[in-house]
Amino acid sequence: MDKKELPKTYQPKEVEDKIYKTWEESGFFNPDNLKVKKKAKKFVISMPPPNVTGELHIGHALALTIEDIMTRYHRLKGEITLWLPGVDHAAIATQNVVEKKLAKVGLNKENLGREKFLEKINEHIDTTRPIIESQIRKLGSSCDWSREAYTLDENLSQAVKTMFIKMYRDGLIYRGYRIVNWCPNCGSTLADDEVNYKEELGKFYYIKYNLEDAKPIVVATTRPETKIGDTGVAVHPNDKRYQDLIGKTFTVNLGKIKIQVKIFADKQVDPEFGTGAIGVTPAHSLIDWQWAQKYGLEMKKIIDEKGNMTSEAGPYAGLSVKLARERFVEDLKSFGLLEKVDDYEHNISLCYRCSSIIEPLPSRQWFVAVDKEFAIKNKELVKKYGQNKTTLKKIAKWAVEKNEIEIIPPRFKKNYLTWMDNLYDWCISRQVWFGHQIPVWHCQGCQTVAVSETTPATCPACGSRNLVQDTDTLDTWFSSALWTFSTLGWPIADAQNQKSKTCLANESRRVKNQKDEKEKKSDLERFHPTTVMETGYDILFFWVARMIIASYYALGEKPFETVYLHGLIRDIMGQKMSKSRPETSVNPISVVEKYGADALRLSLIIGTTAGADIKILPEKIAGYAKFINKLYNIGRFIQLQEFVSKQNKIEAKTLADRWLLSRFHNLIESVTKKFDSFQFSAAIEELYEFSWHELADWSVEISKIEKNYELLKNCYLNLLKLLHPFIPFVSETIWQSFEEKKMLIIENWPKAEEKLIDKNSEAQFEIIKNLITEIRNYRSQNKIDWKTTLTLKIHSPKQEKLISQQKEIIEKLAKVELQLSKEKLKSAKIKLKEIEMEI
RNA sequence: GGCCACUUAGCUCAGCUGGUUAGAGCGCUACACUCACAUUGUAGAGGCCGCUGGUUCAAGUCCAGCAGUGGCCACCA
Repeated sequence: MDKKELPKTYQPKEVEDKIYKTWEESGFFNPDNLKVKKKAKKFVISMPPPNVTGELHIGHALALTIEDIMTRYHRLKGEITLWLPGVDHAAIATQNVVEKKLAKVGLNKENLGREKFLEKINEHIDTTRPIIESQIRKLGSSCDWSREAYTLDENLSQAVKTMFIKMYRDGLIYRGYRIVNWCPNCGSTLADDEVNYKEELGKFYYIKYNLEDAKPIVVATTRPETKIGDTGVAVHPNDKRYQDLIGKTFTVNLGKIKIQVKIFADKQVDPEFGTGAIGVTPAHSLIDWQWAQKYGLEMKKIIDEKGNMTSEAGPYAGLSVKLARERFVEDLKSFGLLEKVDDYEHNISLCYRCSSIIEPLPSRQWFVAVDKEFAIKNKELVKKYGQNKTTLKKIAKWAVEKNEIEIIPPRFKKNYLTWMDNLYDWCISRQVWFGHQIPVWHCQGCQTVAVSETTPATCPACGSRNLVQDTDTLDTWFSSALWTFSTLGWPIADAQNQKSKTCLANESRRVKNQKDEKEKKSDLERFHPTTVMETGYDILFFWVARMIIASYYALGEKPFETVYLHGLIRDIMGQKMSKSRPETSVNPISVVEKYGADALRLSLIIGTTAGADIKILPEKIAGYAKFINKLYNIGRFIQLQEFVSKQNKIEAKTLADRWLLSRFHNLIESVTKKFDSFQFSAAIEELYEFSWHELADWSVEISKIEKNYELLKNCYLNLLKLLHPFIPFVSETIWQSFEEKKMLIIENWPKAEEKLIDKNSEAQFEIIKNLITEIRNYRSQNKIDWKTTLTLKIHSPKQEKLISQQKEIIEKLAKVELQLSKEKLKSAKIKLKEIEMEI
């Protein structure tokens, strides 16, 4: 028997890459290669695709670890397990990174042109994507690489087009001219939830509007320069001060420029705030724009897409917003129109990508209508939902309200629902070059808009051949919204299913020897809806909500059964880790290099719960590396023993054996329950406790006395299965060093056997443990070293039998010579329940 | 302004549907290189479970109020 002796300590660096390679080559990451029972359940996770902007951070490591734990657990349980990996093109984010990179060598996208610039982006991705993929592997992620997806893959791009056109035809996508969030720096629109707010101490300007034939009206504002674009003044209908002005239109002289304002009343105005009169700027404020619609005000665009004043701003045209403000305020002052200036704390809106100040601007953009009705085509859904018509917003609310989709932790359910309530039409067009170009063609002859998958030969309206594709691209979240099903082959698989039930999504995914029904079904049919969506709570709205909307709309079914939200990783100061402060962040890959992936995984999981933020400390990681070494050494110890029999005969011969088996089967039951209820931290803590403080501290020590190594080995090997989801590398390494033929990754999850759970033996053994601990304590307190053997007299009529049976264990583990006394002891120095001891 | 969390040992955090002396890791103290492991072993110290009331036979756990911390949403110009 050429048993390879294991080195004294575990060396993750030596084995991890090799082990990963054997897993990957085994094909077991692919559900098609798993041998499963006929009625096996499925378990599917779509990996939240990391952005191809750069390398993975510690947050990705957390997500991948949780996902891998779930995946490995379900695979061990014998389920048809698929974890589908992928990466996201991350449109604007990636474009910004590449732009910054180019700026360093004096290049910009304008002088490169669209095509060249996109080439540069793809070059960038050619370097980042392999790094990301290798990092995912380094963490031990057991995902099915044969199904890896990229949001710009052909099929996924097709999915985007199909979805856009479907929604357009249903009237759910429309083009509109209205106020959008504009980032002058990115040169693009942003969705409402892509705007961040920051508190800032600013000024509150009181500007006097002189009205002919009436008292002047004073308007308060934080943005005086926008008053140049005012076309109205809003007051409260009951405000006595302004009663006689309501409904009238005045020309107001603002020093160097004149404006025309209509005075109107609306209940939304707070008469207590400021002067009770609001200057209304329809072109540069959403609420003002809404008023403009309601009261028929004109819209005057005075700020352009670069953040400069337009020609409408008269003498201020061409100035930046900031400069225009300074000049305008000076002018107002010199004309005596500035009544006063107060300090004022208010929120400014910033771009979530580049932190530039957002300018609300009127612009012609594409929107998704969230409140417009459409027909539900899926009969089952109609039955469940109770109606055959709905809106995107309603169906997405319904799904979560009725627990069609479960959110863990449940408190985020409320968050989700209020967000849905506040949802407005979603602006999906971006003036970004990198991404899915909008499948819309504009006729240069008659300006007709043609929506089509490919370039139309002629304009459907005028027959012109001069058609140009819309230069805008789609919000990156539009393609992410389709992720759970676009990665499984929609819409192609879907279309093929309609035609024939015998198609296969991909020839390369065929299983050689399993030509059964699963070959006839597409991935989409087999794996959608997915089982769990595991992601950070920070993208609940950006992503999770939109996947729910998209899936119900496109497929008439939920995208996933359960949403598991993990927390955000923070540094020691409790701050969000940021790329701008690299010294505060923990690089997952250097941790893997130093301590191994298993130690990193444990430190990310232990002591954390769903939705709670995590502070990561370097000492924590080092601590768990010790546990892994400990576990490894138990295995090493077992391998160094001479076995009486070569078969794994599991036989509980002694009390200690019965205790071990009972504790172990208890553990199986408890850990399984915890896995099933997403309590991963609790599960691994229990496993840790058992491994170290029951198995290693007691069973290993007792095996040196009682020599039942077979039982020890059996429990240990089964324990490795329970530990495998958390620490795949070390468990597989040890497993294979035991010359087991089957890989641990596809072993069977142990089953708890009721008959082996023996509370009586546990209680009895507990007495022995306590007895030994008490004696050791006595030793420690009296500074008696371990070389001295003590004589111990015990008087215990009730436990006498037990103690005499366990005499050898007590004597060896406590280093005593034991004498049982029938009589009461004169000076019992140690007392336990029903036991007196004298030394 | 609305909503949601959090506050437990020096530090980082567990404690699910209320039930015996409140747990873990790290750190700390003392002792021990006992042949799997010094990435070790043995033993130990350390907690008005934020504050104040209430419900209950019983509360870290449920309810109310207060204080502090953090987050999300809205964005009153």
